[in-house]
Amino acid sequence: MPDRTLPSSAMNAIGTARERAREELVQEIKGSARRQLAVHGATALSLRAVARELGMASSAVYRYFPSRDDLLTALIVDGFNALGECAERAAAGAPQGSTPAERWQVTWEAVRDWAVAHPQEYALLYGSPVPDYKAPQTTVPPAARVARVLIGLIREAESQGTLRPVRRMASVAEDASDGLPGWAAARLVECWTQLFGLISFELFGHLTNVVVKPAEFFAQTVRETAAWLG
Amino acid sequence: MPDRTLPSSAMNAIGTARERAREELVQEIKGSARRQLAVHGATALSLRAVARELGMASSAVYRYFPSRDDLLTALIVDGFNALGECAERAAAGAPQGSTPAERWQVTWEAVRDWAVAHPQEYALLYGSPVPDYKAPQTTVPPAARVARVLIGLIREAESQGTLRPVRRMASVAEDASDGLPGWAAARLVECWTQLFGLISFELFGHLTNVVVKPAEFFAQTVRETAAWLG
DNA sequence: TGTACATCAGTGAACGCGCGTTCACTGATGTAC
DNA sequence: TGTACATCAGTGAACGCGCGTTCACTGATGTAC
Repeated sequence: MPDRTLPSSAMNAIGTARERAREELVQEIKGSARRQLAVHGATALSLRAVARELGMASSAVYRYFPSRDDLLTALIVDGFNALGECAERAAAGAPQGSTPAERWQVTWEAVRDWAVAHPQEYALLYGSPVPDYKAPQTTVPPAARVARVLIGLIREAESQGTLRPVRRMASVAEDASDGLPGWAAARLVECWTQLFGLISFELFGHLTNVVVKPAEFFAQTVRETAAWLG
Repeated sequence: MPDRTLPSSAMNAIGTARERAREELVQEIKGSARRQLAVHGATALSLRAVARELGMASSAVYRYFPSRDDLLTALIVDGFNALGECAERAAAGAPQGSTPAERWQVTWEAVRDWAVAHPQEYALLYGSPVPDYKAPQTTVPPAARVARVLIGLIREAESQGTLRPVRRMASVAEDASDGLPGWAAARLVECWTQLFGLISFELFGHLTNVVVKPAEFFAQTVRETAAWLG
């Protein structure tokens, strides 16, 4: 992106002042939208309120996002990317020589930390669907990043010969299992729903007055789900 | 309720015509609201739209529900009760001589069936919270019905001596565990989040193109979670 | 059984608000020669 | 380097819509004597 063909006037390798200003405003708009999300939830996200916060006419936002839904999509993509990057960094940043099981734990802790820090963004990604909004295909690759990290860890365990097989029928789609044995893909989905289920229920308030120390409860559950990696 | 003190005129043991008409309209309003819920989601629930469907002035609805939030609360309470009754009937209706593990499976299947049949109502109960709505304490006892059924089954297994202990720290609140040993309560919460997590992810579309046959996947997961009951 | 009064159901208009989106426009920034 | 033109950013008014809630009201149903 920095090495694009320069215009004859060649002002700036990063782009014209206009382009930079544009990029800045896109970020400001998304930032304001995220702040609103955090207060009133995804359904209440309003272009007018964003414009108001930024001190501009509501119609000006349309220079940057052609519709409310496109802004929503951008937030979703950003969210999945942020969470995905979080997971990738955690898995890669685990101490040298860590076992896949240990990396699995670190990764999940990172996922939960991100979710707890950004509850409304998390709800946007993993909560009940926003009415009358259909996520475009663009959101699929970012959404798969966390899963890819976990699949990588399972593969690692497999190649190290520590993976313990589980009785599990292969009921996961081929393209989603990404070369994993069917039983392993199924087991991953099981862990996935268990741990994301736990995070969701905690954040959505369905475990209030039930689980006393959610962080510890989560940590122990993660430890149990890590056992099959060896 | 049928044996209330009759008025001197004593028209009807069920109540006056007014009372019956009132009860009917309350049901019609909730029915219409549920239908709207099913189409546009919980956040879009609108008193005006309900009134429109019933062919009455929007202000008339206020004779029956003092505000939109009260209508929402009524729907939530109804939902929890419907699901709870479903679970209770399933557990009680299992073939004579069934083991607790078998009853556990039947119960969870009933829960999923209800959820699949009423996805938006399910989202209202177990989805991301509705922005700017606080559920009153009234919703707590109905919400606990399913859990009580499951706790009953665990107790049964315990008294029959088939319950297999699990290494699990006791991190569940005393009042919620209802006399169960700490490790058992924790294990229940684990199963709870796993299975409700699976149902939620399926209904919210987070497993599209991943799990091929959700019903079978759920059934197998239930079977696994039933193992500790013996 | 009939009458006077109180209670309740339902209407229709209004208040005040917010929303997404469009459109014709002014003024600034960039481009080609 | 300077000028003419095209592109883009941002404005402000408007359209058409929907919402929750209140209020003064008419008319029907129930109650007490």
